[in-house]
Amino acid sequence: MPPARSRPTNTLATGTDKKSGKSTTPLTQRLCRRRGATLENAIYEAVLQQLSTVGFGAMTIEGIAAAARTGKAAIYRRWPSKEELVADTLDNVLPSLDLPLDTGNVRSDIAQIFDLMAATMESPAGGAMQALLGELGHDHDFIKTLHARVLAPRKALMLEILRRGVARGDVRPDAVKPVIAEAGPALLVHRLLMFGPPIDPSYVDDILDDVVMPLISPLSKPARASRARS
Amino acid sequence: MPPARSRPTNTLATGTDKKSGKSTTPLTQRLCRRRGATLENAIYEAVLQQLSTVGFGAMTIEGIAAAARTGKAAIYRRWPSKEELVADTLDNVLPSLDLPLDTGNVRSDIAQIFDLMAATMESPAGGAMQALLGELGHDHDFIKTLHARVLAPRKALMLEILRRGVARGDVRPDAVKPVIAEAGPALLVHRLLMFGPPIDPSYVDDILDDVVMPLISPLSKPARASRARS
DNA sequence: CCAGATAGAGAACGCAACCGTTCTTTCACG
DNA sequence: CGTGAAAGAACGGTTGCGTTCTCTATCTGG
Repeated sequence: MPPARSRPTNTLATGTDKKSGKSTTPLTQRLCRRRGATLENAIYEAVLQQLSTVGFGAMTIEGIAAAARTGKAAIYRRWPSKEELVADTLDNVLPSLDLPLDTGNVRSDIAQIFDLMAATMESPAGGAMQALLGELGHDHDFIKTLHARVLAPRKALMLEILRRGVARGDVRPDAVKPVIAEAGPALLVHRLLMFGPPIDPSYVDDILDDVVMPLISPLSKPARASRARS
Repeated sequence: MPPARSRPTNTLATGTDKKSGKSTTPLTQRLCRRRGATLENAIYEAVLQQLSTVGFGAMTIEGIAAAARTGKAAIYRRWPSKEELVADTLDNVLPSLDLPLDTGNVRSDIAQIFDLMAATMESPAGGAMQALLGELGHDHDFIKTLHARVLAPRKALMLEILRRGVARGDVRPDAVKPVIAEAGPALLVHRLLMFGPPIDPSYVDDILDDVVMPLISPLSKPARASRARS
């Protein structure tokens, strides 16, 4: 359950203190006491940092509190468990996938998704997602969030784009298959796993031009090989 | 001169457990005292089981010892750290990739690799690898092993197969690119992450026939789109 | 503008798990 | 048989758990 109170005080977690006109020397220690959304964002940030650093299994509430420079109580007051905290973190950090479909042609449609994926992977959430991918096999709470927010929409969106492309004539009809829709995202995820962030933009282009477009373009022939297997 | 030790009220988790008759060596004695390779294999097995269950970060030596039904000392006597143990486990468990190259045509060459990958993913090592993929971002010792034993050889092998295919005439010359060589493995890894083991054999066929072969077959046209990006 | 309410920061609590080591007892093997 | 090592308990130490305490900064109603 998400923390329902959100009072927009300061969106920037490390904002400088403008209000208190105290004549204090600029110490490195920030003495402002954060509350509400500001504090929650700091906690989310700490979760991402810890996920990227130590992974989910070795991540501790104490470590998160220390990274966010707060106390454990402030975290336990909001979330009952590490899983819930991670789930809410993802929910608040991951971008939604409601993009303007149908930008005119398939390539730009798909490029939009891939760019968004690459941008997410380069954000602080990228390292966190990399760490969480290894947890996909376990049935934690946040896995549902990860599926609902990232994986399922992306998969459905790719297939939808392919279908629209067929209707428009720039996608081969028999290219509307899960394995083809997954190829691009799989390569992006693969890249994230192997080399971590950031994702080289030219690699996104390579995926598009060397893999995805040739697979779906009506200009290229299907050339499906004969399936002779045991 | 041991004084009167306090009574061991701690029974730990040594509950009854049915050990399946997994016998790498004949004459499986269930309640005997194992030594040497037998014990080490049991430890390796326990490591894989723990990796699949709790992941690397949350995995403990005590947990491994309990799963292998041995003592911590037997483990600490052999390995100095969790990382070293995992590295040796992978080294002992993962299959080598020295396959008979050049089986006659590209498709069967690649099918061999994919089948081996799928088989590995379905083995107990599959769940462990799934868990370890999330740790690829951190520089543990076993990451080197994972790279040296699995990732690097597979990548080199795929490119080598493509090159041989070009020489033989059943691979388009401009298909010898990393992004194309990675497409199949990326889809397999993606599948492992999303759904875990086992890998449906028909999915391997789909990857081969709907993605990899169309990309490399000289029968299909390259159809590289113009690279126009904002 | 002050008073009271709210909640952050941080320390401390008892508890449990795991650490890596050491010990004793008991087996398996040469 | 003698020996080396497995099994396993126990050790002191460390860390994280989840809770509760105090203190005080900050917000809000009066």
